[in-house]
Amino acid sequence: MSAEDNLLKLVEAEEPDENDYRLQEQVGFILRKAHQRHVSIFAAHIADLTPPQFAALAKLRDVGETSQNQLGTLIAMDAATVKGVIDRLKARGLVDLSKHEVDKRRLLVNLTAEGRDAVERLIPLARDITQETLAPLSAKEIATFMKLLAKLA
Amino acid sequence: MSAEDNLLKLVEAEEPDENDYRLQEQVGFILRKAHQRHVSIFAAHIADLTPPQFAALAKLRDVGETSQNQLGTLIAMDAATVKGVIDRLKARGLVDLSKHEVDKRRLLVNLTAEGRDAVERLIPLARDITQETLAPLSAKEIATFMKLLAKLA
DNA sequence: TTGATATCATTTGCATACGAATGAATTCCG
DNA sequence: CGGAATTCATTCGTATGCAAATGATATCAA
Repeated sequence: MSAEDNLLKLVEAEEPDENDYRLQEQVGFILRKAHQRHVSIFAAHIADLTPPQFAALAKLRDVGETSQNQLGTLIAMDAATVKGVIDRLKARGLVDLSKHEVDKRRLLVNLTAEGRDAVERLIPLARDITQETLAPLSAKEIATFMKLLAKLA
Repeated sequence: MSAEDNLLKLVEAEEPDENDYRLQEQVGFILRKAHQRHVSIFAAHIADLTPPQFAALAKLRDVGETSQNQLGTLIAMDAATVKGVIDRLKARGLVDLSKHEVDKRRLLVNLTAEGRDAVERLIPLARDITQETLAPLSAKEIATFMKLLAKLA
């Protein structure tokens, strides 16, 4: 057997896909597509709010008044991003802002009555969105998937 | 038992989470976080290219010359998005553009020599990125997760 | 052939998303 | 106490991501 043959065999045995890189099989690529699909389903059910905007409202419903930064932490948005989201919700009258009495750095965010009504109205639709997003999976698969996805996030 | 008690019991029995909506448990929210984490891991390994930019280069390596729109389809980007990505890659000399001889609507995209070198150099890092993204899971869990994620995407 | 339709690319507008820099206010610690 | 470090918010710049509108070209069908 020639030296070339040995090398070839070695490569085939240890690095069968040395030259191979399948983008379509990489977790990042598929994650991005799955996320895109979800956003699209969301938009089909809730046309006048984006997923981050809804997340902000839903979290405010949970925790009540919080500072803008704290809210960002709760919904996984950095300070710059959450500011934009809150600004747009404020412009639409769904939240209002006030200064923290003691700590003058903090900007307190609250649901308005209209904002609260909106969340309550939208939560059933949000449940539908979750369901439709997971529709390709069986109940058992959903349980497995959610467990594993949570580990990755 | 009072009417109120009956109502309460009914609610508890049939709709235990009527008033409950846990944002943190919704697929969309976790999917967004998992995606964020992946992008962050990507940036830590490949600082000078974004995931979409790398996706474009990796796909061009696979398929060779294609039209801009076709490339967009292959990497799941709409026409407006892919244009921006390709413009930036062109500005950095990693791809070049030419007109289709026959169909004058089409803009052909190709890797430059530099672009090809870059992809080849980055693919090992991309493998590391995939591995690190999936690191919280065991080998068996990875297989399961990828199968289910693919169904959702 | 020609008129309707479809495809390719571009542009505009809006909404995340994040790094980096900045300023104001608070907290921590020596 | 008082300076250093931290936290909160804002701003700027850059990069997706998509809907909608537009123009150019190609294709299809009557």
